[in-house]
Amino acid sequence: MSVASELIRGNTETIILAQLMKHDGYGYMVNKAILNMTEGRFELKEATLYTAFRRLEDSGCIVSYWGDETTGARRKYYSITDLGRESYRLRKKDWKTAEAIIDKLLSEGEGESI
Amino acid sequence: MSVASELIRGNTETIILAQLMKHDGYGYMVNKAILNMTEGRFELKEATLYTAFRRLEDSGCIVSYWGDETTGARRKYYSITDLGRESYRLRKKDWKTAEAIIDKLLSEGEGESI
DNA sequence: CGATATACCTTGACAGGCGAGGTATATTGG
DNA sequence: CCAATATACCTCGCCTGTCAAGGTATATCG
Repeated sequence: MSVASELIRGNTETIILAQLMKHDGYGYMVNKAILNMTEGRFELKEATLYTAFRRLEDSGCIVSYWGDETTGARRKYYSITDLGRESYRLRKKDWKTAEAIIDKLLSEGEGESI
Repeated sequence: MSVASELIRGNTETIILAQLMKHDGYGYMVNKAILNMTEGRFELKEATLYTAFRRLEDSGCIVSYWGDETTGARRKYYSITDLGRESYRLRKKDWKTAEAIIDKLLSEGEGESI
């Protein structure tokens, strides 16, 4: 992976919620969507992915249901709740705030002319 | 603090290095500089600050020396090394990469027209 | 029939953040 | 004069999120 995952830390749930804002999805698929969106530069580790789903469900941000596949591996689908949508907006706002602050703090210290 | 610190996580050392890129500094002062730069929105917890200094020194990114104050509390100054400067550039680049990826992953899911 | 892809899950270790506690000096207000 | 506050350093132990490693099961392809 070309991204330091310790820098993604804390955004895992927000990233998952962003995917579920589009439409319901199951774990494996959500991760592949992330991989595609980042052109192969990032994907969640399975353990991270599933523990994040667990936390999101425990906190009421998502609900799950088993797919009715008649063939292939079973799939557990997740659907974002109203609480999840609200949480997503807050988390995204928090991210924007943190991003601006880090950018500011790293904006000096090199390369500045005048 | 108006910033979710779990989102800053992983950037602590980089933020400290950014301060030391400007000039030598001691812990308390570095933290106040961060507080000022963010207009009071963010500062490191003391335990976080000092453990980060410890790690940076252990890895050779900074060196320390005691100030020669004749009054007031003693101050431990830190100076960034060449290794630290190089490390800072890499960390900053890693941050920019992670930032772009998170922004991309959170760019959809709400508010898009068309 | 073994390898690979899909798809799920758990356990235990690890690292960074931080609350809580500690030390010491100088200043300021009552 | 003494308590409170600010400066300035430090450590211990807990918490939380990440993830390597291991496990289960189904379908396909050579």
